[in-house]
Amino acid sequence: MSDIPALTESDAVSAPRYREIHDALRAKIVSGAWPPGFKLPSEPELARSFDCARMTVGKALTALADKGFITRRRRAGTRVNSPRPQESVLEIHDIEAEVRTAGHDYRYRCLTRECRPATASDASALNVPIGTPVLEITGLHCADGRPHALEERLINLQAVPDARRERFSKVSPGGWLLSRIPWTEAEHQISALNANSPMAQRLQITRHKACLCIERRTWHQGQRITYVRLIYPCDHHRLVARFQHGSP
Amino acid sequence: MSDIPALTESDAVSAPRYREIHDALRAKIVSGAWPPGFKLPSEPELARSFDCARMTVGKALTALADKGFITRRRRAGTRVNSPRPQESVLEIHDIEAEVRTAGHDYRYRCLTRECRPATASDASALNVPIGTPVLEITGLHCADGRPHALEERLINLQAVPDARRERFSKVSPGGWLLSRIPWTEAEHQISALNANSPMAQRLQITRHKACLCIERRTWHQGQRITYVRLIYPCDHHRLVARFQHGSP
DNA sequence: CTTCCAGATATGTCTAGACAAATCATATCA
DNA sequence: TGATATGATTTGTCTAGACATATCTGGAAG
Repeated sequence: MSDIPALTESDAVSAPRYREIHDALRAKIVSGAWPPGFKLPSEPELARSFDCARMTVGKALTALADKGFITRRRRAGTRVNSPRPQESVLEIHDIEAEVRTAGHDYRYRCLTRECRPATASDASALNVPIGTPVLEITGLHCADGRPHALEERLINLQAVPDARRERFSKVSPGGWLLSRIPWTEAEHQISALNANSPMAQRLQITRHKACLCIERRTWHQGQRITYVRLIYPCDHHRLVARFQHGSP
Repeated sequence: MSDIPALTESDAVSAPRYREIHDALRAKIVSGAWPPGFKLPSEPELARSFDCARMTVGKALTALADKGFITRRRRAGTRVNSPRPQESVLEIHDIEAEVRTAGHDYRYRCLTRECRPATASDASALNVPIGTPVLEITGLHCADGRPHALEERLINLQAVPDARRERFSKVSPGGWLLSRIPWTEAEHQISALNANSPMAQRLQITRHKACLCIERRTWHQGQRITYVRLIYPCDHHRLVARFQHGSP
C-alpha cells in the first residue's frame, strides 16, 4: 500500500515561493487594484514584505514581465502595462506533415520555376533592392492525388544561393529551405480571397470559390529568406489557435 | 557631443553570460548537432565547461525549456525535444479598438436577439446539454457607417445570467462580456467562406464574395461562456501573426 | 524472479551578498 | 537660464553554497 496522499489541484504540495509571489502580484494587476501605469514597490520592498530574498521576487517579476503584465526599467522601477490585445498561439504546420497526419497520401508537384532579377513587386515582397536575383516557384500540394493547396514562392537567391541548383520538381521548397536554413523570425498574414481563373484551374475548383490565403515571410538573422503565399480552398483548411492566460 | 558609440546588432555591449550560454546551446540544437532525444550534459558539467555558477546555466536552460527546445526532469536530466510545429503569436483585437485605431468611426447595431433553450447545434457550439438556456445575438459592426463585420453569437445564460436583462441594442456583446467576465481560455478557428445571401445583404457585398471567418470559443475557469462567429468581407480584414524564436 | 529499499544523481528552489548599469534628481558652474 | 557633473536609487546579473525533491540504479529480501 502506498502512503502517498491523493493530490488534487487545490492541495498541491505547496507551490514554490516565487510562484506564490507571481500569482499574488498578478492578482493585484488583473483585479484592477494595481491599474495600468501603477508603479510597483521596489524589489527590496517586495522582498521585505514577502519575507524572502530579492532574487526570489526578481524571479516572479521577470516572469510577469515576460508575460507582458509589467515593464521593468532600471532606476525607473516597475510599472503595470496597459492590457494588450488578445493573443493566441497559432500553430502553422508544415503542409506535408499536416496532410500525412490526416492520413492522406502527400505529393508535391512543381508548376513553374524561374530565376530572374527582382521586379518591383518581387522587391517589395522580399524587401530586397530591385534586380537582386530571386527564384520564383509555383507548385501544388496534393492529398491523395487531389489538389490541396497552391504555393507561390519567392526565394532570395542572395541569401540562399544553393536554391539556384535545386529543381524542386518533387521536393517542396518549404521543407528544403527549412532543413537548410532554419528561420529565426516569421510573419504570417491571413486573409480570404476569391479564386481567380488560374487558381481555380490549378486547384480544380470553381472560379470565385472562397480560399484561405496565408502569406509568410521568413527571416534568418535579419535577412529575408523567402516569401510564400499558400492558397487553400475554403473546405480544405482551417487554422486553429488556442490561448490560455492565467495559470502558468 | 555624445561619446556614445553607434551600436549595431553585431557589436552589442556584450550579452549577459546566461544569454551567451542560451544561444550556444540553442545553436547546438537548431543546427542538429544535438538531435531530438539527445541528453544534455548535466548542469554542474555545463557550469564547469562554461566556467560559471550552476544558477547561470540553470537560467539559460530554464529559458530554453520555456521556449520548448528542451525538457528537464529531475534526476532524469535534460533532453532535446522533437521540433514542434511552427507557432506564431496571433493578436486578435477587439473589433471596436481595431476600427477606432484605423481612424474610423465605430458603431454597433443589433440585428436579432433571442433567448431560447439550446437546440442541438447550439449545444454543440457551446458544449452544454440540449435545453440549457442560451441567448443568440446577431449584430453588425460598422466603420464610418459602412458594414465592417457581421457577428453571430451564442451566450451560455447559465454562465452569464445577467445577459438576459441586457438588450445589446447599441453595446456590442463582446465588450460587455469582456468587462464582466474576463476569459481565461480562448480558442479561435479561422477559415474562409463564400458569403451566402443573408450575409451578403447585411454586409452590403455581392453574393459569393470571399469572407474571412473567425470563430471564437471562450472559457472562464473551465466553463464555456460564449461562441461567436465573425464574418469579415475579404477586403476589410487580415490577421497578422509574428513569431520570433531565438533572441528573447 | 519479483518486490522493495537505499543510495546516487540530476534538477528545483532559495539565500545573502556583491558589483554593474541605467536613470532620475539635485546641486553646481558657466 | 541652461548645461553639466554628482549621487542615489532601482533593476540586471552573477556567485557559491545549501537543502528539497524526483527518479534512476542496483542490491537485498522475500
